[in-house]
Amino acid sequence: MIDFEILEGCPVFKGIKHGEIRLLFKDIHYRIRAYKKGELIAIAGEPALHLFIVLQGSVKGEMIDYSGRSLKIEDIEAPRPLASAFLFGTDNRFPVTVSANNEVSILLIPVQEFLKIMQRNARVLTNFLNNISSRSQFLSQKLQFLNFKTIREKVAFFLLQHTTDRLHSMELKATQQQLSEMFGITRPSLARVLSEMQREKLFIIEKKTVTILNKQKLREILHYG
Amino acid sequence: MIDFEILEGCPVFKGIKHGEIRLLFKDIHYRIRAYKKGELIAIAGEPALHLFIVLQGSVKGEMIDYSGRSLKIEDIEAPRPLASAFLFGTDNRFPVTVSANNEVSILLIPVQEFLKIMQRNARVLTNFLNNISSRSQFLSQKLQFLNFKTIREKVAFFLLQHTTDRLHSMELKATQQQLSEMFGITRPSLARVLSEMQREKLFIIEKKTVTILNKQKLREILHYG
DNA sequence: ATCAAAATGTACCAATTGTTACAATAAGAA
DNA sequence: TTCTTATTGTAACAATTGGTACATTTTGAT
Repeated sequence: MIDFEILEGCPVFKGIKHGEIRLLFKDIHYRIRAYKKGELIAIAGEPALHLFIVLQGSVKGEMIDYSGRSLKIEDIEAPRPLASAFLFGTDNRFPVTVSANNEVSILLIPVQEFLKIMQRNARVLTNFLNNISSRSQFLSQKLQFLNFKTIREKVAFFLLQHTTDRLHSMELKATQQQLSEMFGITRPSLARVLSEMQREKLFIIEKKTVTILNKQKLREILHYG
Repeated sequence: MIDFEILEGCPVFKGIKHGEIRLLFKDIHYRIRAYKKGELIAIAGEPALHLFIVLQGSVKGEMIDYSGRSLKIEDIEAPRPLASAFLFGTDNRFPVTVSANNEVSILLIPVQEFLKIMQRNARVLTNFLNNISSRSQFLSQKLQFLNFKTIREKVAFFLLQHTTDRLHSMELKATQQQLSEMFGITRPSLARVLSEMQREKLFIIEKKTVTILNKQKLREILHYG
């Protein structure tokens, strides 16, 4: 049985009371599955036949190339849908391999059933459209990011994106290892560039806090780098 | 006045007769605008308040990064929607700057009005969902491709993707210069790898025809780097 | 406080790609 | 054909990144 109050917090059901959500699920087929830490939830290339909603725990999506190297795309925490942008389309397959970060519980709704729900409730429809649009924008940004050639450019872009004109410092929530996976590079390479850029007084890293010292130079790296 | 027969060919209205499309537009506010060659249609960063459908002519989308370099150019010809994946979402702004390739006529439907149309007709809804999903998948594939580290891997992937088990040859429709741009590398680097791989008898290029000689080895490049 | 594990800094060398330049060939127009 | 331009092949060197290894620091649990 679904705990509909959890779904209130899910972007797809945002703004709908759990009582109403319960009504939407009347006569709808669905299934709930539990996964253990590390277990595979979906494999890249597999057809996406259900809407997956993470009810509990968090999952990891990564692209794995033929040589086994991975590019981590993102973590998805409860209560959020996953692979929503790949439910429809002419070739509706998972583009990423998804695995459980910890104990995970997932709600599976067949595509056709979910279509019914969207027709029943306009709010779910706009929520879902918002959700997949945001994903497109996310992928677009990711693409733009990977297009930056050098590690210096990636670092400069990352720092500028995470600070404002007023606030010149940010907290790193990821380790260098995780950052390097996001950037699609190796950890020592990232460390080397970070120390070079710090030697040039572009910024300083203390513990987990990055403080920008020369925002203008960082911008120039993207302009002429 | 809209020529509804043109819209029959638009992915968003696929499978709907023009008489029915006409009914869908009853009481719907819309606008048609003409643009001259070279004129700006939308600027990156601008909020997307309307669904844009190119009725006549073709438009060009350019992604411009901080340095002013244009990253990618996409042409959209009539009758197709543009930036459909960016209509919704929390930050619904144009990711690209769009300009007219020639004399262009564009149908502008306000977001709220288009939502009404989708609620009136389930086919438009699924068409639109398919459209955005396909776009996401396109971006995803692009990401996966850029994720291949070496030029050898990119070449191997490209060739395997364009040949079948039966047919071992393909026609190159692009010059090395264009291919290298698709791959995100320089032209001499591509040429070097192409000649190395030919020396290893993995394939041969004659004029514009590529013939695979050792498909097994190409696969191994992707498997073991 | 103490210890083990995780994370970080750094160095060395190999591999890959970029840059630049120029010759050879192919394609297209007059 | 003949000429011009675009495309391709290739070389030498520079720049960047990867791979590996190890010392140091930080973190977190006991």
